[in-house]
Formats: sequence, C-alpha cells, structure tokens
Amino acid sequence: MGLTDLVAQFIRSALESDQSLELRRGELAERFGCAPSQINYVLSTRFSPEQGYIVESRRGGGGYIRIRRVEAGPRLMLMHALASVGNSIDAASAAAVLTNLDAAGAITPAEGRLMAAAMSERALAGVPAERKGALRAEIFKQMLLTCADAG
Amino acid sequence: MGLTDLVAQFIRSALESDQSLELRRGELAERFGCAPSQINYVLSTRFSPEQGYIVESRRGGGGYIRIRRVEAGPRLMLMHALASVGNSIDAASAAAVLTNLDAAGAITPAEGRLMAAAMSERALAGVPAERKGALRAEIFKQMLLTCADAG
DNA sequence: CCTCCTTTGACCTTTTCTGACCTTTATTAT
DNA sequence: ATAATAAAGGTCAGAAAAGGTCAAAGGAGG
Repeated sequence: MGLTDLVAQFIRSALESDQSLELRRGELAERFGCAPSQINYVLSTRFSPEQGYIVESRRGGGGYIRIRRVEAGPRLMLMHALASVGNSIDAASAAAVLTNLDAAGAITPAEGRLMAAAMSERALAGVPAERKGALRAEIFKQMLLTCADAG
Repeated sequence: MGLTDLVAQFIRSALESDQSLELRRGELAERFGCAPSQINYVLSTRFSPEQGYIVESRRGGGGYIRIRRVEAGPRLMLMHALASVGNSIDAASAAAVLTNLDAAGAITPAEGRLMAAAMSERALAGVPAERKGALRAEIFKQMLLTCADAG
C-alpha cells in the first residue's frame, strides 16, 4: 500500500472515534516521513467535498487542518443526487455521488457498485467523448429514479 | 509451449494455492523476459470473465494487477450469463437474461430493475440505433461483472 | 499462400510524490 | 504602533512509477 493510502487510512480511523479531526500538516508529514505537500495530495484526492468531507484550514502560527465528515438523511441525499446530476456528469463525480448515497443509507453498497459499473469509462468506451457525459447522466437518472421508485 | 501458455500456467498455479493473486505487470514481464504488454495479452486471452476470472488493476505508483477465480454457484452463473451477452444485445433479450438470473437467485429483484433501467430505451435514447446494441452489451457486461465481483 | 494466434514496441493515461516558491497569521523587537 | 521574523499551510509543475492500447511484424498450421 502506498503512502497516500496509509495516510488516508490513518485519517479515516481517526475520524471513526472523533467525528471531527484537527491536525498539523507538518507533524503528519513528519510522522509519515514525506513532504508536507503530500498531505495536501491525500486530502484533495481522498477527502474532497465530493467524497463527503469538509476540510478547513488555517495558516500561520498555530495553524491547523480540520477534517469533518458530512452526512444528510437518505431522502435528502437522493433528491440532492438527482438534482446534481444535470445534463452531463463524469465517472469520478458519479462515483462520489454514489459513495455519499451509500454512506447515507439511501442505496445499498451493491446498488452503488452496480450503478458505478453501468457508468464506468469501461462500459462507455466507444462512445464519443463529447457525448459520454450526457449519456452517463441519462443512465444515472434512470437508475436513480428506479431506486426512488422501489424505496 | 509458447510464452503465452507459460505465463498462463504460472498464473494458474499461483491461483491454486491462493485464491486471489496480486502481481506487478513489469515484474512478471521481466521474469519471463517479454514485453509488458504481453501480460495484457495473456490476461485477455486466458483469464477473461467468460473463462471465470475477474481481473482488476490500478495504474500509477504502487499499481498492480489482481486476478481472482470465480467459484461455482451463483457467481459462475453470472459469468455464464456474461458470456452469453456477446457483442450486442437488444433490450428484450437483456430482460430475458435478467429474468432468468432473478429466478435462479443470482441477482435480487432490485438489482434486476436497476440493470434494466440502465439499459432501457429511455436511458439510451440519443444513441444511434446501430450503436445501441453494442453499448447495451458493454454496460450489461460491466454490471454483471460487478455482481459477480461482489461478496 | 492464407489465416489465426502470438509478440513486440511505440505511445498514452493515471496516480503518486517531491521541491521550489507563495500566502497568511502570530509573535517579537524597535 | 510598526516592522521584521518565524511558523504555519497552499499551489503548481514536473519527475517517476505504474498499467493500457493498438497497429504491425512474426510464426505455425492447414
């Protein structure tokens, strides 16, 4: 497992006990023996707002980085998801939406994986790049509607 | 025996002890003194889903290739369904396959509906008629693969 | 000879990690 | 107060480390 995943795991497990976490970038970097900017990389690739996290920070003396997990209720999440899809969406964003829906209990993990598969780059390879986003959005909305229907 | 079969043999015997195997493409290529892309050839011709294998991979630093053998039971049934899909499929045939899988207990009704939605005429409206079947097949296969993957 | 399977190599994309340089905030000296 | 300094964190480009794709050359068998 790479450095990025080690750090991400460390943060996640810290977030399990406390639901909001505050840390020093420099300290964390030192603990893992890496460049401080590596921490920013971890945060931006693993703890983005899209993935359901809020990251705040402050510079200067006594600076810090605070990480929080945000979750809304299942119903609200589904509404929000449907609204947020729009006319076009890329695979990474769709996956992030699904992760949040799963976390909120609005869909099951199996449903999440299934939907992600249907919209994956792999599934849509062969579709012209300029149409891919729109098609993915259509598929996504149909599936979300089906979920809402059943639930 | 050609290179391809040698590598395939190696992988198969590794899969006998461990039921899931993770390897480096570059390392394997070096061990057999061949081009890295040869490994992809082996995987696609000898370890395809149709043949009962699931192959996942990741690029970038710390990348890997993971190969798993699918055992008999509902999973294998999904793999067979996958094989039967072919390069193109119409909505009616897809629905029939889903009905069978559901009846056999290989998928849940909810999963069936979800898959049907992803492949529906409505979701794929806007795709040129001559490409629709192939696209539906791709989406279907990715979803079936994901079902087999789960658990 | 023709066809199908193999093998390679050139080129591409994705993911990770670092280092140089920048901005913000707090503290300390004048 | 003000200016200098120290102590954070932020950004970004680029190198490095994987794996992916595809067309074309090579070979074995019919």
